[in-house]
Amino acid sequence: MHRQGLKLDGYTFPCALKACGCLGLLVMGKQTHGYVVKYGFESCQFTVSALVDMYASCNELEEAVKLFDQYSRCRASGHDSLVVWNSMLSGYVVNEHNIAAINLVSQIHSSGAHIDSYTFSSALKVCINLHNLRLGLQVHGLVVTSGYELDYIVGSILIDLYAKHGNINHALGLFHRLAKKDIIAWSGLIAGCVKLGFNLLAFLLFRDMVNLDLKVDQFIIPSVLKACSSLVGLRSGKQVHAFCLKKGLESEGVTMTSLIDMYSKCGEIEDGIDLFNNTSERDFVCWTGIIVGCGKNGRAAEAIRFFQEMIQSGLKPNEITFLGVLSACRHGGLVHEAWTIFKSMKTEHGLEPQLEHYYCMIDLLAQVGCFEEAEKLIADMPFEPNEIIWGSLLGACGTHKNTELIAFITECLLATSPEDPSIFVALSNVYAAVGMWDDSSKLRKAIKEVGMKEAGKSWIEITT
DNA sequence: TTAGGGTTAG
Repeated sequence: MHRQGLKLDGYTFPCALKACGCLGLLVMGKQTHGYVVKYGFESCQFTVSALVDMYASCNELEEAVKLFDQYSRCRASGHDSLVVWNSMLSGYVVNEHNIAAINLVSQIHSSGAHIDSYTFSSALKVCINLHNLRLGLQVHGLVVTSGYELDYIVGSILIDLYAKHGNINHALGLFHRLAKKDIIAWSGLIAGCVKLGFNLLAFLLFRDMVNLDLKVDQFIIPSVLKACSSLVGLRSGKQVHAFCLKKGLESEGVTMTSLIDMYSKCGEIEDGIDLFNNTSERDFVCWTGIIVGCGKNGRAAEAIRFFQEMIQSGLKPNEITFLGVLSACRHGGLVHEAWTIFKSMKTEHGLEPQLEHYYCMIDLLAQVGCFEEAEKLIADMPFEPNEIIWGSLLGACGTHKNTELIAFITECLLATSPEDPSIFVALSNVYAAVGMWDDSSKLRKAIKEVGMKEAGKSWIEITT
């Protein structure tokens, strides 16, 4: 348009800037900014809004804030500013400057300006990012009084807020009241159900979507597969896999990772490995998934091999990758390999082992009877040992008939969790294992005083 | 002109 000599105006610039922002074309965005100045559109609210949005989308938040401040100084009143405010707000949110975003919302609110659905959307997103349900409830109150509760986007974010904070009834209630339920509202609800452990409900919602012939995209599949894994529902998982193949959704990297995870959690590790070997798009999450999967399925050596291949391929393992491979060593009794990997965490990868990594090592050492090494590691670790660590040592005392440590561990356990009935059960079992029947029966009596431990439960696949 | 969703652990 420019080359052909057409006049660029207040409609052209926002569109061009939006394209730059979406594609992350900062240089072209800056060139367009130059034309905006040249043609005198710097104070046009739509153009400024698009400029703020473009800079924020290109990770140049400072530049966006500069433009926003410039615009705000020239416009003392809030009149004609909401679009610019909303762009700035969204910029803060996508760049995770949550506190700045909250301050801006409060500034908009106290200015008395009309707040629209865009402002509410960003405000609610900030509450989700900050895990602040209390603030979310306050914003929800304002949303209701302003009449935006059933706006299809604001409504979706509210569903997300409630689903992510444990109130599935609020999320479901709102979902049913929405007149327009688009794909993101469905996806937010399904993801929320999975997060809260309502896995069967999540799967049934997905089935409703398919039966209603609604479009399902690549964002929904990982949640549905996670529901299948949690239900150990191989049949359902396979149905979802077939659905992905039919709809062409299996090529997405995240979908692949979820499929591999589903097969490995349902015990079909061979299928998981086959999928992994045939995937070209493997990020560190995908590698971690196969390492964890092998470990869970008793394939410790393969987990280590995948771990080494991952590093050779130039990808950086994170804390979860290490936990996966150490956990594999733990289940496989591979002490030497575990030590090498554990030590390399800090020395070669700059990662500080967390309590869970120490737990893997301590549990492994105790299981193979290396009590001295395990105790030394507990003494050396920069965390206070918790009941899980003491419990693992205690279990190993039973296995190896090590009566020396039991009294000391009992003291530590009763100091950390004096009212946990499962600890009394564990202690009583260890006493029984080493033949200390009197102590065992004393503890059985004590269990009745503390309160009975809730019985364990098993799960089988439900076919519907 | 400005707004929303997914994967790996314990």
